[in-house]
Amino acid sequence: MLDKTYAPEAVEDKHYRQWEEAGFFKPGGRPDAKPFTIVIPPPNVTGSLHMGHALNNTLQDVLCRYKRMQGFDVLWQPGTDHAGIATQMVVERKLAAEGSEGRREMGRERFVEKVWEWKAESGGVILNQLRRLGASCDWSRERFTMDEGLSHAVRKVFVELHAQGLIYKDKRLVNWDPAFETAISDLEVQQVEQDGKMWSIRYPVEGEEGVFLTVATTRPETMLGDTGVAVHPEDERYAHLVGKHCILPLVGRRIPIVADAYADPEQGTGAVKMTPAHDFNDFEVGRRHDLEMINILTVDAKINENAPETYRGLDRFEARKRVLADLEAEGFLAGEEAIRHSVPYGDRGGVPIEPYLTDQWYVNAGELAKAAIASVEEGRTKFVPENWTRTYYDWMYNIQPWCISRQLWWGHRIPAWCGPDGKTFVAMTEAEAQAAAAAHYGEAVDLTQDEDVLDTWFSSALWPFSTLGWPQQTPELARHYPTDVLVTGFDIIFFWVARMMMMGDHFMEEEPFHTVYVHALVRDEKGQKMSKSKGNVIDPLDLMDKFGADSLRFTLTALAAAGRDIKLSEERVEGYRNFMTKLWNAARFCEMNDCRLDPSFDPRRASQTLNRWILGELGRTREAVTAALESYRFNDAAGAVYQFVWRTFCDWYLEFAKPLFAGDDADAAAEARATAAFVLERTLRLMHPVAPFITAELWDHLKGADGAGADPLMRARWPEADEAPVDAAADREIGWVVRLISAVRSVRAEMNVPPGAKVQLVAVGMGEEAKGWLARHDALIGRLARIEGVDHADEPPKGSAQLVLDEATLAIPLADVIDLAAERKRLEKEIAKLDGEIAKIEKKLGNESFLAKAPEAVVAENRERLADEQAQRAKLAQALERLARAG
RNA sequence: GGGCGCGUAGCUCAGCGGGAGAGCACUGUGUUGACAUCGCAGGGGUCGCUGGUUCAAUCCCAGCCGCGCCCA
Repeated sequence: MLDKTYAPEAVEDKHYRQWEEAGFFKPGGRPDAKPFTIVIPPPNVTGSLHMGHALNNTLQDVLCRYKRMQGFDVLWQPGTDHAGIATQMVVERKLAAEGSEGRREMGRERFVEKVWEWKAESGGVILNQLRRLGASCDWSRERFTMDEGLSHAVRKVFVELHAQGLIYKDKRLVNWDPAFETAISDLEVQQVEQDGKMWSIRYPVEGEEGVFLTVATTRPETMLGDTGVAVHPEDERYAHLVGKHCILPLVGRRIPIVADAYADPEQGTGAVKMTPAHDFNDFEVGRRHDLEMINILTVDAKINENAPETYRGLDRFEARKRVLADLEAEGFLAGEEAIRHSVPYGDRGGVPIEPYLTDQWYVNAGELAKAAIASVEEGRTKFVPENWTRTYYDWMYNIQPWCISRQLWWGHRIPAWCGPDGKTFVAMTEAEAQAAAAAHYGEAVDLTQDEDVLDTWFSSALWPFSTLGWPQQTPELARHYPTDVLVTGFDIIFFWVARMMMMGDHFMEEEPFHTVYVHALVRDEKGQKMSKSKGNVIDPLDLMDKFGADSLRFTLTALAAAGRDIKLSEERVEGYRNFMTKLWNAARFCEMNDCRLDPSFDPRRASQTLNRWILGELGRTREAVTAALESYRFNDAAGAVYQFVWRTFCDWYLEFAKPLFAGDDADAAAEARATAAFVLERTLRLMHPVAPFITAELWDHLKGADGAGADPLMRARWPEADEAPVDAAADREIGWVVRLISAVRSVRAEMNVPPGAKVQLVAVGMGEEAKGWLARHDALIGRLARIEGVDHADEPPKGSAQLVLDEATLAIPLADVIDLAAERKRLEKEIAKLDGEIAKIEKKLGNESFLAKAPEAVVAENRERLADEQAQRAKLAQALERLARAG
């Protein structure tokens, strides 16, 4: 016998272990089946489960479990990425906390060893948290971006792209993170709005006593690296100065005044200082005018030896103060204004980044993007919801060279070696590089490997095929590439999706997936992004502890409407926990009433109307859930199941079944029992993708003997389309009974009939069909509407409350207890409501154009509705009249 | 400045050309042995504003107001 409530903690672990031990997560069991493949967006190896992961992986698991039940050979490929900066940061912090020597003291080799040690001990905790969530990944295939195989793929891709001229070294400005002393990508730069100041500085013009050009800047320390001043070519105020020079204050450098359209005459004075080595715009202007590029910063953002001695060694912000003080003292500071502006920050290091002139490796992303754009334009990959397509195009059409080198120690070391004269040899291995060098120089030489590592996203971009064994031509690669759907948040469309598309198209000559399902962000109940600093983080593990994994999964699925962010509150999860309890108790009720699966039960041959009705409803639900999952409308799938289980199966079918179970008609009871068990069984299947644990537990109970030896739910097939056809006649009949009971309950409540009191029902003007229905279902009508005794009459008894149901008027004699005034008010209110409806329809039907132009079906439908409502109104008016007479 | 999106019941949100919906909250009520993590009943909306298209607009189009997010 099932307990009164469901206890998730008691069963989740048990089922998960059974599934995993039985190998249900592995593909390959069905070689004849079509493959279905998802690669997990690899979480950082440093990561732990947050709500975004919970949502992302719940949806993937829903799809995988659904597809498995449909008979697909499913592979959900799990793993983690090595998260270059984040991991290096974690380990450095750990070393500091332990008081052991730091990264630089121990050197590269030992540090990297430490990182591997850390990874072995504490890396990838998130994968166990995904197990807790119920994720049915094939853990035997777990991959890590720095595995030997994946590293091999990374080297191969680097070498090939280099050979094709698509990877090259270049000296350009990069976003430099002074906290980590590495280049980072544009995408890792966050613009932060903050208060700042705009300072104006006067630059004296050479040879023109008392003439100054006033320039404005938010970063005055950069003036130490100025190599020019720009004015607009059509700016007449300055035309006569173009070609002359300014003398840079504090430094004394002679810098040219150039004419360039970048200078906006409307901005400030129209003159702009040029620091080509420390500003992206100035860099471009500098190139056009051949301005000198003077780097004035060290890697940790201190002033270097290219600046006057007094500033050297100062931190950039210290230097700012000194420069301002000196400018002020020498009379060059023309003004200062408080402004609000965006300052670029490194998203990991948390300090402002500096544009910095360095040698880095680049991927020619513009070239690779061409195929990736075509993939989407030509429909081979589509976004769901499709409006993300435009975001993808916007990025792809404006794509910049991708800087892939990082000045870190943790990551894939760049497979490039440098000869004595600086020539670079790119090769898969050092030996190959040596051989190439020997061939080039005519003798063996010493090579030094490039110190840098690759951007983590470089390896992530290969994930859909590197995890399947590429460049080996493995059976898995042949069978599971291209994968089917990528499930991801929109925040990594650029980081990841776009790059997988480029690499997949280039190396596999086929898109990595046909569908990209983009889900929303999970926010807190006030719509704020969850973050540790705001303290509004809801921990999915806490929620699972409190309400069970299924409740969390169901909540996230139910809220995953396309294109809208999810505002999550604990109350929502609690609500769906209640739903789990409801399902549990429905199963408990079935168990208590001996509703057992009957192998000989054929839903198509059910004879009782009630049973035919619920089987039809089940079929409808199957259709709705299937259609929803096929089109990634996860919320609709959850909604359809919820509605069916609670509102249809529990509220009506099981209530209807009670009198049958207790009644004398053994055949009817037996068929109802078999039907209830059948419907429950199918419901468990329909719910399993979203709520795998509770459904598995109930399945085992339903199948008997605690499930020992029974076919596990995870291996059960998705219900077939036509096993339970909708029976229109049964629909009409049960629909009528439901409306009758609801109407009687409503009148009783409004007339304050005591809930325990049984009442009579007198039907007036009821048609033959309805009379039959009433007779057939009088037991359950009696029970659910608290009625004893049904009569037919030509007139309602005096002192009755009256209600209209189709052609019939139903009277509930309340003799002494009826409050005539209340009943009158009730009837008048209903009449008024109908009058409103009738007026609206009459107006419509009175419109010639409507009759002429609207489709006939619509006109007919309105005519019918008008007739129905008029008839109902007439009956209510009659009832009101009788009431007046009686009073 | 460019792009995307949102404004529907107190709250959170579905719906998106022909009768305004759900969950939660709220009110009343209920110990009818599946479930109080529950049942039954009920109140509550000029579907942001203004125009346009249409026989018909919450739904399509334009403008406006308010609010997000992304990119410059």
